[in-house]
Parts: sequence; C-alpha cells; structure tokens
Amino acid sequence: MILNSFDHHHDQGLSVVDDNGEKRVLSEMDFFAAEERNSSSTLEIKTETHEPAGKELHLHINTGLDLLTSNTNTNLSERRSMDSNRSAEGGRRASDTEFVVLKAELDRMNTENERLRAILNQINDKYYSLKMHIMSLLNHQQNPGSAEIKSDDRKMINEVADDEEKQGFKINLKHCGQRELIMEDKDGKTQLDHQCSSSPLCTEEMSMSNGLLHKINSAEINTSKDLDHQAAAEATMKKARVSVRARSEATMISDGCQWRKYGQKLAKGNPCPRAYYRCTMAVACPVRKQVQRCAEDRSVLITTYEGRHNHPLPPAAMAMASTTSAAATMLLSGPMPSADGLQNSNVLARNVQLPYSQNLATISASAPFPTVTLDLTNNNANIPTNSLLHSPQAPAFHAPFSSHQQHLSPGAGIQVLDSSQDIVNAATAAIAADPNFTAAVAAAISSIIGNSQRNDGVVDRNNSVGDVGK
DNA sequence: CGGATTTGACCGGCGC
DNA sequence: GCGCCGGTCAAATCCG
Repeated sequence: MILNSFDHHHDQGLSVVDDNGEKRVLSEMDFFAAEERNSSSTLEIKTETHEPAGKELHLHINTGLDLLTSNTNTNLSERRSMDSNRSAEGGRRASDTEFVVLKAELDRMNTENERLRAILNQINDKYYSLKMHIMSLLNHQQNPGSAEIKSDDRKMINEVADDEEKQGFKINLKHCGQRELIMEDKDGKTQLDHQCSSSPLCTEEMSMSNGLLHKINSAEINTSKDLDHQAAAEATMKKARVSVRARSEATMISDGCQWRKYGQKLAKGNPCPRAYYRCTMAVACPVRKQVQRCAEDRSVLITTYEGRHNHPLPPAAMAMASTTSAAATMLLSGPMPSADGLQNSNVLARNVQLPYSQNLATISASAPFPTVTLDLTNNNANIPTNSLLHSPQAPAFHAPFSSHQQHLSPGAGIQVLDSSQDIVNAATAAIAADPNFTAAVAAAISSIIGNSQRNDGVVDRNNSVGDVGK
C-alpha cells in the first residue's frame, strides 16, 4: 500500500495507492479497514509532488503499529515486549524508532489541531462581537450618540484586530460606511465577509441580532434625545408588524409557540375570515398574531405578528427568531434620515421592496403600523428552494408573488441601503438554511422583536389553535 | 371538568 | 355626530 501525502493544491486529502496499483483518495484514514487488518503494517509513503512522473519519492516505512490492537493506549512496555519478540526477524529496532517518530509526529499534529481549533473559535467569537459593535457604531453615525461609546467601540475594534493579526488573520474594515467587513488571512485571501454565506455562521450571527437591538437601544440612553428616540423606537417596535405569506393548506402554520384564538372577523375586502390569536406560552405575553387567507390566492396564508414575547422561546421558535429579528431590525434601523426617523412621515409613508431578494421582503409603512412582509410563496432563484419544499411541516412555497402585494419600482420611494440589505441577505440565508422551514419562520416571527433571551429548554408544545373560519 | 374555540357584543379610531 | 371598520372581550359552547 502506498500512502500519499496530502495534496493541498487539489484539496484531495489523503490518497492511497493499493497493492494493485490503484489509487484511492481518502478523506479519512481508516487503519482498521477489514481488508487491512491482517495485512502487513508497512506503509509506503509516496511524496506526490508536481514533478514529472517517475520522480516520486517512495518511502517504505514499517509503522510498527499493531493494527489489530483495539486499545490504542496499549502501554509501552507491552508494546516493547511484542516488538522484542519480533526482533528475531530483524530490523525491529529501526521500525521501533520509526514508530516513536510517527507517534511523536501524530501527537504534535494533534496538538497543532487543537490549537488551530481554539484559534478558530476565538476568531469566530470576536468576529461576531466586532460586527455587532460595528453595526452599533454605524447606528450612531446615523444617530449621533455619546463619544464615550464610540471610543469604546474603537478600542474594541483595535483589540480584536490586534488579536487577529497575532493569530495570522486580520480584519479588514473596508468601507465601513457601507457595512463591509472582511476577514483575510495573511495572503490577503478572503476567509469571511459580511455576506457570511456559510449558513451556520449566518444563523449564529442572526441569532445575535436581538442582542444587537438591545445593544443599540442601551447605547442610546445617554441623551434626552436618545431617550426620546428609544421611547419612539419601543413604541414603534410595539406597533411594528411582521407579516409572513406562505403557501399552506393548513389553517395555521406551526411556529413553535402556543397560541389561543380570541376572535375572528370578516375583514373588508376579503371573504376569508381573519383569526386573532394571542401567545399563551407565558402569562400576559403581549404577542398577537392574525391569520388570514389571501383573497386572491386562497392557498396563501398570511400570518401577521405583532409585539414582543416576554418569555423564553422554545427551540423551534428560536430556530428562526433570528430571521424575523432581522426583519424587525431592518424595519427599525433602515436608512433613517434622522434620529427621529421612525416617526418621520417620510419613512412611515413609504413602501420599500428590498433589493436583494426580489419579491421576498417588502416594507410597507402605509398601513397604520410599519410592516415587514416576508413573502415565502415565491420560488425565488436566490433561494435554494429544495431546502424549503420538503419539510414535513411545510407546504411547498413556490407560487409567484401575488399581485396585491405592494411593490415599488426602482427609484420609487427610498431604497433600503446596505445594512438592511445585509440583514435581509442574512435572513434569507438563514431561511434557506433551515430545513424545518415553517416552524422556523413562524417561530422567528412570533419572537420577532423580541426575545433575545437564551433558550432555557422550554419544551416545544404543539400549538392547539383552531382553524380559521372553522 | 378545565381549557380551547366560537361568536355576537362592545370599544375606539378614523373619515366624512 | 355618525357610521364604518379593525380589534378585543366574554359568555356560550365544544372537546378531550
């Protein structure tokens, strides 16, 4: 057997040439593969270079490993004893030395691996922290706050940047005004950027957005103007709504929260009744939701959430709380022209179609309450729909955006700029990444604005709401 | 029997 | 002031 070195250039991992001359590529090495158990413990290591064929370096190494040994921690005296028994065959001493060398090398690599893992974790943590601070900073650029906070943020950025530099990475705070954050390695190769296409990272990141809201809010407490702004933001937050359009035959999408129906009305302009629910997962939880079928397309269910939860969320709700939190953030931290932007009639009198995901998210503020509409009925090319369509709880989301949804043509109204786009990008990624889509979306929305509390293990009970129009 | 749902009554905001 | 409409209340009813 020929064991090849890792081919870093082609990212092929470990390749092995077997006794028949066939080359195999291994992502993991299985020393205990059945066909190898009784074979010789000799490894032929071929250093595969990019030199012409025939110049490959072959190293024949007797590993000295007892591959039949189940306990890899067999003590050395036993191993030495076994080795000495074999020494009669000759060459044992050399293989013993090689074994020690290999073991040392293995230990060294394990140590290195641990170190790299720790560094990676540290980088991830600091990346998120830094990003939160940057967004907070940017918020202050729009809503000038205290210099103290800016100083703290700058200090934080410097500290993190120093750390990354020491660890072989650097944070590139490029075009901060446009919310670009890029992590590069020493060679300048981008490792992560603000788009954060890796869904686990995005999910993690988005789950922090509630914390960001709190951070932003708490950072605004310094002046009376900020207090006013905070009060206004909270009032708006209370009134802010997130509407989700999803294609579903079910009477209500399961969202991980528990709801109790308290009313039903026939609303004007829609023959389908509108059902009113309140969250019953905690006493006096103020969150309400309305469920109604779309008049134009009865297969589309429109769920509108309002308020913030006053309790921890179940796992299913937490799964996508990040998404709607992002929507709320988008709604409330858009390109406000002033600190009073939320009260600004210009803001409240506009509708904005978000540029990233066409037909996916729309801000509508023409209604009494500012509303973000997430349209999940669209088979958007930007979304890996296969992850959306096959959830056992989720119906297929593939209809085109229904016509009654308000849209603005480009240039009409105020386009949501980068921060909001980033948030929507991330929200979209989070949506697309979550296999339990329906539960995730609804859960997220119910928790929208809200609840950044850590999930404390509340069991997800199936909601027991009734049918709309039953 | 307790909790959830139904459904008509009621309330408040808004426009005319 | 009045009517419309969305939203909520609460008694009656249903259901497990």
